[in-house]
Amino acid sequence: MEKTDLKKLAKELNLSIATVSKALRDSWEIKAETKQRVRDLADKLNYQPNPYASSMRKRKSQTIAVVIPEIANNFFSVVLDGIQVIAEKKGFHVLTYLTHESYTNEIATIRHLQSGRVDGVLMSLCSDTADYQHLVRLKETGMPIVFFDRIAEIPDCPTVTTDDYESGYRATEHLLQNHCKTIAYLSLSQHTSINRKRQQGYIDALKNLPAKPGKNLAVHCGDENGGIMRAIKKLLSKKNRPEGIFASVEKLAIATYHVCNELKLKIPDDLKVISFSNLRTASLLSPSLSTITQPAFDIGREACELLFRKIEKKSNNYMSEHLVLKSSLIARGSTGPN
Amino acid sequence: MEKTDLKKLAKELNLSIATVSKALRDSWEIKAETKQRVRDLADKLNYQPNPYASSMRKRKSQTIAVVIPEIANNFFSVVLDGIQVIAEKKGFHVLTYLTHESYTNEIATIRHLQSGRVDGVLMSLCSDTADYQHLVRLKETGMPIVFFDRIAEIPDCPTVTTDDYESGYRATEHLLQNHCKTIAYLSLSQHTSINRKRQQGYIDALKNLPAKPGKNLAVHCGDENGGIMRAIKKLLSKKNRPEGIFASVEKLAIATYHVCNELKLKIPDDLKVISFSNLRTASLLSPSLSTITQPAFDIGREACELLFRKIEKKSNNYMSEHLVLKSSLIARGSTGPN
DNA sequence: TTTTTCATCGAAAACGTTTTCGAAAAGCAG
DNA sequence: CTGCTTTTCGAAAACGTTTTCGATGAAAAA
Repeated sequence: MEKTDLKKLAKELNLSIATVSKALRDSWEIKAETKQRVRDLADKLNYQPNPYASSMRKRKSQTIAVVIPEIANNFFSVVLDGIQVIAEKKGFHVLTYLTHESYTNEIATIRHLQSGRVDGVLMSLCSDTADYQHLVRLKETGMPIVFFDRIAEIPDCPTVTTDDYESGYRATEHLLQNHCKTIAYLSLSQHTSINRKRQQGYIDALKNLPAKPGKNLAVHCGDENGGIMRAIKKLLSKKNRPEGIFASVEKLAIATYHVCNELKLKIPDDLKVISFSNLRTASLLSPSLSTITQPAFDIGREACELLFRKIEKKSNNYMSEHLVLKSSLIARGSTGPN
Repeated sequence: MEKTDLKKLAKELNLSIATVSKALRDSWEIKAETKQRVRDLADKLNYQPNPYASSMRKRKSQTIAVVIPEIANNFFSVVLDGIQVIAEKKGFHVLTYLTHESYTNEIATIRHLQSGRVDGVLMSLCSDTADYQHLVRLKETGMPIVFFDRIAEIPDCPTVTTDDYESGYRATEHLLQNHCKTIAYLSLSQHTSINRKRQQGYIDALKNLPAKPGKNLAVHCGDENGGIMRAIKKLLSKKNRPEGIFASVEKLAIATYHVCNELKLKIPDDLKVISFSNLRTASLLSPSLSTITQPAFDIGREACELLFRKIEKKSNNYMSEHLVLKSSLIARGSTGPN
C-alpha cells in the first residue's frame, strides 16, 4: 500500500486538495457532510499528514530539543521523563541530544539547532562549559531556550533550578552536626553554575561554625571515571584525611563508596558521606546513603511548561522567570552516628 | 539577524539558488572558486539548511524513533545511550517516545509513526502488548523496524536480544546450588517475549534438578508500584514462603528488598535473591545484589547499527537477523552462603 | 572556419502541505 | 426578476530545498 497524501484523497473524492485539507482541519468553510466524507476516506486509507510538508508551510516543527550531558544517569533520565510527559500532552515531539560532557559536542549541537529543526530547546550545560557565546547566538535567532539544573547565566533566559546554595549549606551543616571536623567537597568541575552555589553553601556553612574546621577542602575531580577514582583515592589516603565527604553529584558518592571498600575504610565510622543524588536505591545501599534529592521529575515538567509558555506566546517580554524548586535532605546511614 | 536561506545567499552572490545549493553540496558541476565564495558567505551568515524543506524534497528525514516503555530505568537509558552514539555518528537525529507501559499509548505512537516523520524505528514493547497488528501495519508501509529486548515476533524483523532462556536457567540453577528448596519467579507480565524465555529457563532448570523442588512459583506482578509491593508481600508472608527469588526485572528485586526490610526478613539468610538488573550500584547494596546483567549499551549500539543497515540498503531481502548477546551472571551477597 | 566537447551555471519543476482570495451557486429581500 | 449576502468550494501561491535538463560560452577537434 502506497502512502496516501492529500492529492490522492482529493482525486478519490472529486474534491480539490484545498478542500480536503480544510475538511481535515475541521474548517468552518466546509460543509459538514463533505467533512465527514473526507474523514471517512482518510481513516480508511489511514492518511497521516506529512509532518515535514506541514512544518515547512507552517514554519513550526511541533518539536523540541533536549540537550543534556548524559542520559545514563538517574537525574537526567527522570527529568527527561517529566519533559516527555508534558511534551506529549502538547502534541510535541522530543529530540534528545547528548553532549557526553564535551564542550565541543555542545557547540556543534547548539549550532545545528539554528536550523529551525525545533521550536524550542531545553538544556543543561556540560560540566566544562564556561563560555556562553554559542548559546547567546542561538537565543538571538529567537529560539526559546529554558535551562535547568546546570544553567547558563544569560539575560532573559528562564531557568529551573533547585535551592543549591541552601542545600549545600544544609548538607555541610549536617556533616558538622555529626561531628565531622574536616569536610571535603567533591565536584566534577568548578565551572558549573550549580557547583558555584553548592560550594558557596559549603564554604559559608564552614565559616559559621564556631569551632572552625578551617580547611576549605574543595576537590574538582574532572568528569572521566579514572580521574575521579584517582582523585578520591588520593584524598582519602592522606594521613589527615577528611572525616566527612560532601559529594556534589551522585557519581562521586558512588566512587567514594568504591574507594572506601578498596581502602578498607568504614562508612560512617571512618568517613561520613552525603551526596546530591537521585538514586532510587539510596536507602538500600550499604550503608544507606544520605542524600540531597532533587525533584527531578518536577524539574522536567516545570522546565517544559516554561518553554511552552515561551513558544506559544512569543510576545511575552515580561521578565524571564527563574524557578527554584526545593531539594530534600534525607539523612541515612552514611552520616549516621553509629 | 534574520535566518538566511538559499535565496538570500544567491542574491548576495549574484548566483542562482541552484548553483548555491550545488556548491554547498560540493557538486562537481560547480567551479572550485565559486564553491569557495559560497561557502565563505554561508559561514559568515551562519547558514543552516532548513531540515524540513530538505527532508521533504529528499523524502528522508535523517531521523529515527526510539519507542520504549520507560526512560527512568537504567537498562533503557543505557540502551538509549548506545543508540544515540551510533545515530550521531551517522548524522541522524533521535526522537524518543515513551509508552509508559501502556498498550494504547504504544498503538497511538506507532500509528503516528506512519506519517513519515522518521526513517526507521527502534522499539521495545510494553509489558502487556500481546497483539502485533499495529506493528505489522507499520512494517507493511516499508518502515524499517528493529526490536530489542522485548521483541515482537513478526516475520522479517531484525531483533537484538540477550540469551534470556540460558540466563533464566543459570539464575535458577545458581539459586538451587545455593540450597534454595523453593524458588519463586517474579515478572511484570506473562506476555513479553523475554518473560516467556526467562520463565522457560526457570522451569527447565527446576525440572532438571534431581531432588525436584516441585512447585513452579511464577508470580506476575503487574507493572504499577502498589501492585508489585502487594504481590511480593503476599508471597513472602505465606508460611511456606519461597527460599529464593528470581526477579525477571530490576524493579522487582528492589521491591523485594523493600518488602524484606518491612517484614524483617534477612537476605540472604531468610531469602536469597537474584535479578536481571543493570544497576550500577548492585555491588554497593545491602546486601550486594546478585545480578544477571545485560550488555545494555551494546544492545543499543547493535540494534541501531542493524537499523541503519536496513535504512541504507532497502534492497536487502536476505533473511532478517536475530542478534543474541550474552548476559553475565554476577554472584554477590544476596545469594551468598553466609 | 566549422563542429564538437567541456565546463559552468540557471530555469523550473518537484516534494506535500496551508492559506489567501476569488468564484460559483444558492438563498433571500426587495 | 434584480441585487445582495451566505455558503461552499477551488486555483494558485507560498514554504526552502534538490535535481533535472537545457543554455551559454569557451576550448578543443575537425
